[in-house]
Amino acid sequence: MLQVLLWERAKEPFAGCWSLPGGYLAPREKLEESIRRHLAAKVDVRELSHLEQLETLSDPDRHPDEWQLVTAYLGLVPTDVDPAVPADTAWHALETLPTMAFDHERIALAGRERLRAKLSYTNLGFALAPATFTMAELRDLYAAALGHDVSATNLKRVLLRRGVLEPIGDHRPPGPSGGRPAELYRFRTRSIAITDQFAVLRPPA
Amino acid sequence: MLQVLLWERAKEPFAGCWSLPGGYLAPREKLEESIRRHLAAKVDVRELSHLEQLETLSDPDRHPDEWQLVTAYLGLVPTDVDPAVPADTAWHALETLPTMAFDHERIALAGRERLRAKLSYTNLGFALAPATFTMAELRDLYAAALGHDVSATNLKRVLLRRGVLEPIGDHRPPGPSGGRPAELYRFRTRSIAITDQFAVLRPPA
DNA sequence: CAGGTTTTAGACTCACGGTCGAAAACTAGC
DNA sequence: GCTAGTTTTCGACCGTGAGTCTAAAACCTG
Repeated sequence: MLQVLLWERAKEPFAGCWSLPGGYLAPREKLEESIRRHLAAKVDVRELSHLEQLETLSDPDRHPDEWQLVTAYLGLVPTDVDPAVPADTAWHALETLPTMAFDHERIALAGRERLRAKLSYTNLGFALAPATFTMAELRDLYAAALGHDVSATNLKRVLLRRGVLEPIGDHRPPGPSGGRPAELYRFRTRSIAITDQFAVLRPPA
Repeated sequence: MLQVLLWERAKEPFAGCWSLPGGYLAPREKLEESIRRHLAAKVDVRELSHLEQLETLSDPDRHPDEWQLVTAYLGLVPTDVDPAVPADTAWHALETLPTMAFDHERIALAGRERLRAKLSYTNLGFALAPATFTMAELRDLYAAALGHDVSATNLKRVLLRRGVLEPIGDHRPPGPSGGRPAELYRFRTRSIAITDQFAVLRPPA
């Protein structure tokens, strides 16, 4: 299940509504640094497994009081990290978002769409997966992110063929209900890499 | 041949270097409006066939004097428009860019990459093509944008299968060297539409 | 050892696009 | 008007990659 970190606004505007983490840019500060700074001030997130820019919004009506520019980012952490969060902050399932401040719901959904698209043609799964995992775990992770069932057979073949995944050589013993031991895998590289094969109208051989 | 509109800077910094069109954002102005405003002030571009945001850059070192944020956009016009440009402004081939100011060369090349990628999985060709065209013309256009030869046979089959193109029903008489008359086509819609078929790990049937 | 469970592997099929060659439709020159 | 050359169009072939299904493998429990 995909979750997004939100904090509940105490002050107007949008008091009581939920907001994406963020804050103002300091002078001469880079956008990515600002993101990490504001995030670290809120929660104990050692580091994001992936961070990419979504879009800069400039609509003067997106804030009721003042005209402000916002650059939205998509930040990901693996499923196995669960940082401590303050009282006004919580993880929310992306399927059941609460009433959100400003245009933050649109931004959150845009982030999900970006994630879904990039799962198809990049190795972005690394940003959600723990260091090692079984194909069943990865299948569930992809299913949650994509919003539909995923075939473990197909997932394995696709990601192995692309050289995205590699077997660790070890196995995980089955659970109490039995079953064949599951082979353990890892992502070959844990930084973004696109799969070129998707270009249609390829250069001639 | 892909071309980009540049103007030559008269003042420091980067006097004599070439720069992408643009300018400062007015208060309460939307980014897209600002783009169109600054562009209209320079050249007689009635309207862009496509305009999309690339990235917002915040590196404090990208401008020698002051820290400024820049949001880069990709704007496209069809091949058959050739607006009048002032003396300090000219079209430059993307393959032979002159010495450019700031990080504008990186931005221009990023725009080209975005265009190339989207030609593969969207109908973005509409933004470069005239209202009607032959397959040979469209093949040359795609070849120029993609940087490699394109098969007219394949191009036609792919774009027709996706429902991106439709025949106009008319023909263009051959040139002085003869040849079969070419069928005329047009894009079914002249606004961006992605081809969903590219999602790998599709939902089960 | 039998039955249940989970994972893995192989085979089948289909859709899409890259390639090639031939046919169609025209111009120009003899 | 006939032939040669040119450009466009059409059809056929084929390889690849992915979706699907079924069986086999490897484990648990009783």
